[in-house]
Amino acid sequence: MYRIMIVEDDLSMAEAMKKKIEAWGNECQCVSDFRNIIPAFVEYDPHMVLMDIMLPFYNGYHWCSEIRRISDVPVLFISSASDNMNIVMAMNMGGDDFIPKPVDLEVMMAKVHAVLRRAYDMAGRIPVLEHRGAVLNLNDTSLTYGGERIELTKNEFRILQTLMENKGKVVSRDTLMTKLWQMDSYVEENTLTVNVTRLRRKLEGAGLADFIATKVGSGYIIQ
Amino acid sequence: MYRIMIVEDDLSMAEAMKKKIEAWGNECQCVSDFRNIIPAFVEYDPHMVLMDIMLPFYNGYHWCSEIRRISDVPVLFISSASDNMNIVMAMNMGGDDFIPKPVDLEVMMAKVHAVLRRAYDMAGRIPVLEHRGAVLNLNDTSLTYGGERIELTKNEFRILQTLMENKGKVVSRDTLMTKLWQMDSYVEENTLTVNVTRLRRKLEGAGLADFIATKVGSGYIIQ
DNA sequence: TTTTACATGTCTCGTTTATGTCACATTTTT
DNA sequence: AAAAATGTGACATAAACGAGACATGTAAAA
Repeated sequence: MYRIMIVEDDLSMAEAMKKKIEAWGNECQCVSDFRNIIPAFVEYDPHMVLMDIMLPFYNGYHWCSEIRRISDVPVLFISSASDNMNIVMAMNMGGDDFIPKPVDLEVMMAKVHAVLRRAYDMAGRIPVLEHRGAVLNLNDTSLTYGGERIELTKNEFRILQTLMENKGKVVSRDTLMTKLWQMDSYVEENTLTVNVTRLRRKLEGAGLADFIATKVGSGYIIQ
Repeated sequence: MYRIMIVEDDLSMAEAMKKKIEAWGNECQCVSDFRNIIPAFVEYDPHMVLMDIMLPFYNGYHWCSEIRRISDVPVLFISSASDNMNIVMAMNMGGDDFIPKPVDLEVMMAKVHAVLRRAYDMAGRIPVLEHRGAVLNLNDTSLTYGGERIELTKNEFRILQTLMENKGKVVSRDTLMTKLWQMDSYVEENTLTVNVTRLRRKLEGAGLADFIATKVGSGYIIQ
């Protein structure tokens, strides 16, 4: 039973959508005051928003970005101007999908279900980070690769965890310093270097050469 | 950094999609054997599948339901028969969205990002700047063009970032000087020139000649 | 308690890499 | 043609990083 909020100024259309959504066992509420929809959003606290783009006062993109300031709720845009520009813009605004007008209620329902399934039906994930076949177990701070199990020290683990959490991003040495020795009084810059070296040696021993790359002047990155 | 699997029998199309996806900082693999794609799926273990519907041997719906028996991975359908029946069927089969043919690569990328964001709780899309097919990845400070990856130094990256952020505008040498050496005591005027030269050399080596134009007396501009 | 093992920080010095500067060439503007 | 602005090869070097060796602290084992 999900709460779904409809922001659509064509009230007969909105009513038809509401009926359809309720028929599938969900709650639904249509917005009536388009001057400021945020109070209604905050009060209703929906699992999902269906948002028309052409609206009185402000358009759907405006409300989507307003919503994004306070929530990560899925937003599904509805619009007649279903050209590519609009689709790209809707996605950039943090929208999740795009329903073309005239709305086909079956299509709408299928999209609503797809988005809801993605957003809320995710089974709890195993607490591991994986890359290049190397699996970092966040529970016991060990790394497995090629059937081999590598024990990591606390520092090594936290460096690798931070890097793997930021796969594809350069992580600055500053970030790592803060992450590892925030509470401590002061540690040398070089201490990080040495810890990275020690981690690299373990990785290489297990066959994971060049797992951590250096970006001179910027930081480290997993590759 | 996500792994994306493409199931598409139009190989030139598949290759174009692959390039686009990789340029945005993801891994990608195209299926070549359409008689049984499941082994390839199991081995590659993708975060997402782009699935054409019209395929040799079996259609996309078949493979989607086969995949659904073993995985909850998001599936994005691609098809020319983009009528409502197909959309509904695709959604019912556990598909996550629908890309109409002919594929617009920008639309495809936007949909891929939207689905990934939902499915994996990605903080947001990978921040990139794009121009003339060259993609500057702001996460790992690399540039990809024509499938080739160019590593940039910190200075080179910051110059290119500034210029690409100001696409269509002339960026004065002063602006760049301030941006790069604000904190430092003093660097020669010529230092900027040399850094631009070095950047240009890398760009040209990758096939991007005349990417940065000089506006004598005003500054530099991307073109 | 003593012993052992290991994790961790720091010192020192070696290596790499990016970067700044100079000198001179080339292009553009006046 | 002269002057100004920009381009570029060569060189020097300092910043950034890597790594061995050593000292200290902590916790488990004897």
